[in-house]
Amino acid sequence: MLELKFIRENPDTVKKAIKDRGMKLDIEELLSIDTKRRELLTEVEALKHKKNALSQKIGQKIAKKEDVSREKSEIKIISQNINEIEPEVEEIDQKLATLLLLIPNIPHKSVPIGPEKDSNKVVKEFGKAPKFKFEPRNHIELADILDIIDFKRASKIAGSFFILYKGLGARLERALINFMLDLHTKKHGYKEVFPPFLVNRKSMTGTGQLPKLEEDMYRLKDDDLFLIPTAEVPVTNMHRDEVIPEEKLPVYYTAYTACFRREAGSYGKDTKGLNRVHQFDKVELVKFVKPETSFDELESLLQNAEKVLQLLELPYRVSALSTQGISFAASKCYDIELWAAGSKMHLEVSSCSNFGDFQARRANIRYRDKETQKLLYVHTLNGSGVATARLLIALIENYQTKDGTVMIPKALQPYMDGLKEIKPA
RNA sequence: GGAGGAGUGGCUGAGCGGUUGAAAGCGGCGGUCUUGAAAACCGUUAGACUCUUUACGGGUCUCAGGGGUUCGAAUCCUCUCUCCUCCGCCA
Repeated sequence: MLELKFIRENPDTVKKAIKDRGMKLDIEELLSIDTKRRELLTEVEALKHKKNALSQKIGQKIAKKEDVSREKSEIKIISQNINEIEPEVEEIDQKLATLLLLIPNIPHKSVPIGPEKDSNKVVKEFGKAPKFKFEPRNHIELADILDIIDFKRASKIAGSFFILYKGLGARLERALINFMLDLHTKKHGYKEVFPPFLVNRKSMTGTGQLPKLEEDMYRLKDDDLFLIPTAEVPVTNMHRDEVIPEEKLPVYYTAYTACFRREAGSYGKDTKGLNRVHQFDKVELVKFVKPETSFDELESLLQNAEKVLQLLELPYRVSALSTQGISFAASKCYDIELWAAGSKMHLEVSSCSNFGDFQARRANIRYRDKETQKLLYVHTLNGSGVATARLLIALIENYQTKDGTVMIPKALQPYMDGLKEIKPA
């Protein structure tokens, strides 16, 4: 969330951010509520001050065994006044807090302005789309030929848009996860964590999914718990309401989790096969850093995610998302999209974002600055490193041969017991 | 699920109705000493909000969270949450 004082002092910056994001929010209303709040606060605090002083006086008088009836009746009147204003302040506080939680982060100045399709900027391309002397199959056909995914039974067990990996398919999924975790822990300096897949409301609010996106998530009503849509939520909230010692920064975590998304309202769009599912696997990267380093940290985070695809020798492109493409909490974001040769489309497998202090404010994650001795908010970042299901799609589609055999990239073979290919069943 | 115990500042830990926003210790910061460092000693060290004549200034709130009693609550009552111990159940 943004600091109220910042909005008060920079209303035009905030308004521009909202406009660039294609959102509609009434900042003037917020500001007038803020003014009203401060007026009332001044009034009620002066009354409280009077009351406190009198109360202390009563204490002193009682000690001296003097009469205090006059003070008591005076306090009674003041208390009545307080009781009239106080509820109004509380109501306004509530309103303000609600409004504040709905205001998005300010996009960084380097973020292209405009609606998503036209304005996302491709900043990098890696590898070449494979050329085939035959018509490449899509992953649904391949999965069938290889007998590695059972769509029918998945929907019997859970419903449509769930996946059941089988045999070498399950093995491949596990290999990818292990390969990515090993890369990030051994080569990129991330600490591995394995967090809960269910989180409470406070955690969901801390990273910014709530209150806006409640209908997009699976929720356990009896316990008010949510299935995580990404490991970003539990991992970022590890340090909620904490002060991280400055010398520990930056802190890097990587985590494998399953991710759960209702995808409400998105039916009918790219819905075939593995592309859009309710449960998928992801290795996530999360960073807590000092403010002045966060945009450099975003670049290295992106490189860490890219490395996965480079080692697997898969063609991809990186886009800098526009003001309308970046998420609510992000100030800057890159997407990595893999080319899937059979589906003939790009698949988003990673989003790498810098949130600045937006999440840190919500979740109250701070560090003490050595120089000034002040408590400051850290900056948080995260990125997928990367999401599978889609990774697996691209892998089998790009590495297919004419008879449907899929070659295993070199980097992955150790994780498949040296297996070099998956043959048709 | 049942029965007990506990939640205090960056940390450990006192306080159990009246200058207690909170002793003490550790840690942090500054200094003395030292060629330098360590040790020792001295000083200093919570946060959020807010006001004004923006000042080494004033005020309000905060001792898990909400509500209550009282002129006055970290301290009493009540509900909620979290943690610990024991029992039950269980992968």
